[in-house]
Amino acid sequence: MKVATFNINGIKARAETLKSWLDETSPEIVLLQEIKSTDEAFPHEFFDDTGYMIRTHGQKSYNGVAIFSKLSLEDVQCGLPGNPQDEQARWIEATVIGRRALKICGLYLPNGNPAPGPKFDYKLDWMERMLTHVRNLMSDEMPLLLAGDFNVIPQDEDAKDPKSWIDDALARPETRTAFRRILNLGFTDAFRARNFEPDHYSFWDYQAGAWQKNNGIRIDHILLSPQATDLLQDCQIDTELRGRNKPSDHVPVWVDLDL
DNA sequence: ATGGTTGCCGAGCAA
Repeated sequence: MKVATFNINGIKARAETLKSWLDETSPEIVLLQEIKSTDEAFPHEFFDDTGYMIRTHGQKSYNGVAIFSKLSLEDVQCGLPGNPQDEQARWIEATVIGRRALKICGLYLPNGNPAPGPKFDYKLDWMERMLTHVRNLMSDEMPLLLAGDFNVIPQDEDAKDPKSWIDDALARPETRTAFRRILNLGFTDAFRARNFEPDHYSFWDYQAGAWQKNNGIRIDHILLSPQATDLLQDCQIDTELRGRNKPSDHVPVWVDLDL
């Protein structure tokens, strides 16, 4: 069973791209980020013939996450717990009913730039809330998958030019420490469990010919709990999509789970 | 090199 994450950077601009990719790769589950649409404005009808159940947690113009699923979803929850004042649409979770149940969480972690500053504080606070919530989910025996745009460059080998990211909110020590604290609950970075070579990225800036120079960073991740890691067959990045017409600045990352 | 590009939506922010 394929489960993918894809920062689509605007569902209205990328609906055609998404449909083609769904048709080509047939993932059972896709977790989308940056739909940049309200729930009402999401182009549901465009995907009517694809056979996916769609659940969105949208917001006007910014952020917004969604789940596409060929399997039935239960207990869909929107919003990261821990701060009722937080209006940003960055978290959606659900239980997938396959041969066994799997808990999936789709997340769009705050960028946090410029750092230091209030946006960086929000990022670190959000990661603290995520740690608490995920710790609670872990206490369940169900296999658990966290996937999305983490806006975290875990290590220097996850960037073509690590020096240029030293002071950036995506790579600062506080960010990496907070990410490691989540990993240390017992998660496996699925991509690094299956791929050991350098130079694999999931995001290339639109500016300054970053794609042409392969000046990328790996910030879209799939983390698996121990029970989910036992099911891991493969993890790949669909790098090729970045070279197509009107691409998102991110590409999909997917796992194949024996579920 | 403090630029460069894109999406949202209709100006300027966020990335």
